[in-house]
Amino acid sequence: MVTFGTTPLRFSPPSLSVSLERITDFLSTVPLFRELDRASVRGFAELTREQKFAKGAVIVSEGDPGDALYVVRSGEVKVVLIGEDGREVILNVLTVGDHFGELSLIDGRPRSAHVVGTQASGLLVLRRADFRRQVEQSPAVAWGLMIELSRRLRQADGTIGSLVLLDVPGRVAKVLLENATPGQPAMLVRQITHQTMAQMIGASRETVSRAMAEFQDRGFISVLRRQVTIVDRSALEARTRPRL
Amino acid sequence: MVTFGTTPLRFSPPSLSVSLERITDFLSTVPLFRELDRASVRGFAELTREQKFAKGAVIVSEGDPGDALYVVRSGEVKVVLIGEDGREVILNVLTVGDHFGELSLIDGRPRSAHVVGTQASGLLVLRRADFRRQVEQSPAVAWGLMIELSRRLRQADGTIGSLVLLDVPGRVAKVLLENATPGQPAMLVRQITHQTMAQMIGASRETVSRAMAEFQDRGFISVLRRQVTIVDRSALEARTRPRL
DNA sequence: TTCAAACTGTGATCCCGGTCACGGCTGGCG
DNA sequence: CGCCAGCCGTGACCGGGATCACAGTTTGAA
Repeated sequence: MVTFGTTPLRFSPPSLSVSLERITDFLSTVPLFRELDRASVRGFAELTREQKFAKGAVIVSEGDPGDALYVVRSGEVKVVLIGEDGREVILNVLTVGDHFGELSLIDGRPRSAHVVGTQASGLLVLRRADFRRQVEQSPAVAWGLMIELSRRLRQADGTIGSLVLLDVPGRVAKVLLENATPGQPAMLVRQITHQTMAQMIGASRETVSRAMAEFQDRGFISVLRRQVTIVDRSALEARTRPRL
Repeated sequence: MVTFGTTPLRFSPPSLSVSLERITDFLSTVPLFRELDRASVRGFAELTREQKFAKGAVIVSEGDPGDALYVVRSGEVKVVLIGEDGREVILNVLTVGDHFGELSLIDGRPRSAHVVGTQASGLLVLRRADFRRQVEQSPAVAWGLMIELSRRLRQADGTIGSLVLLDVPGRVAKVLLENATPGQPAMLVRQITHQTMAQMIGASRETVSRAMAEFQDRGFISVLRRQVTIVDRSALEARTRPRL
């Protein structure tokens, strides 16, 4: 992004080093590497290769031995659990700058979930040994990793709380708020289908539809061509608290 | 434990150093510190003070600024979320050797849950600055911490999956298996009240009672004086899988 | 533009599990 | 050794939400 304007100047070889600088620029924006100086980030970038996945492609499967870390460079993927009856639980939706796969690299255990592309995606892949070496040499990365794991743990615990304490409309309100851009009077969320929401909150598509309908005609949100706008943030927040 | 036999030999001062060695012995058994040599563990032990809490005491509260790590030395505590309506979700039950409070030390954010004693408990307390210095100086501790966070994240994701995919009897079967000592034909779990189980799996006490009753007269488990014995492990495991 | 595939809206039905209401057990403590 | 506080077991009831079944809407690809 930062060097985008300069790239056209090199009229010839779209060399590896150009791409390396781009990847370095990109990795610098990822929280995990934010504390690192440019040289170190470049060190990571060198160990990386980009892999493309089509929409719907299975990137990792639960139970696989995991030996790589992935950083989403473009597109979007979902982390899912799949029950024996085929039902899907979406644990997380990851977009550019997010990463996954570190758990298996840290503890050596098999992958704990599936990761599937929800769009065509480009992922930077970092192999176990390289990752491990870099983390051991760089306390900043180790620290960043712990911060990221903490964030996810808090989020997971919050999800458990919602599942137990909130009814479906409450959970819908919660994901809407979580996916909203900040700013009060009107604000947008990226498009999510009802089906996807349903799988994120452990509900049926129909019930989510009804909750969304209710929110619309109470004036909490408005929907235009699948774009949701939050009209009354505090009303949604109230719905997020049980028994009121 | 290891030096227990030697302690009586020192007939006089029950000095600080004796207690320090005991604490060091204890900390050596905690996975977090397992990779460390004895001197380093002693370094940690020195930074620690023991604090006693009564049954029911609130040890940390959600929203507090967190500035300490706790290691359970005796007793038992529970990590809980409390809804505005007063309902409780038990995220975790921690016994000797377990620790909590590291999230706030890592990311500096407020405590994400309450921790309450379920029995009178002795906790070793380690303050933020000391913790941070030790982690930064010792890659082994950093690594151990990441492994612990990974374990919890996997566990939390598994819980989310159960809440969505399994019915109440399925979830009951799952906690029974998780709290069982390994070994097939007959095996015990530490005592848990139905109420506690209910709060762990997001169900009502009555429904848990009924599930346990069902398991008993199908011969999956037997209960004698509140002690549960698992008779047919594979039957419970089957109940853990939806739609069979 | 047209058509198929993917979403969404809504009614009807059913059932899991929460809630209420008690009565019967323990077991720990005075 | 007797009592009271917590547990446990069970029945009755009923409501949130899953399921089933369609019809109407978008959308994107040809």
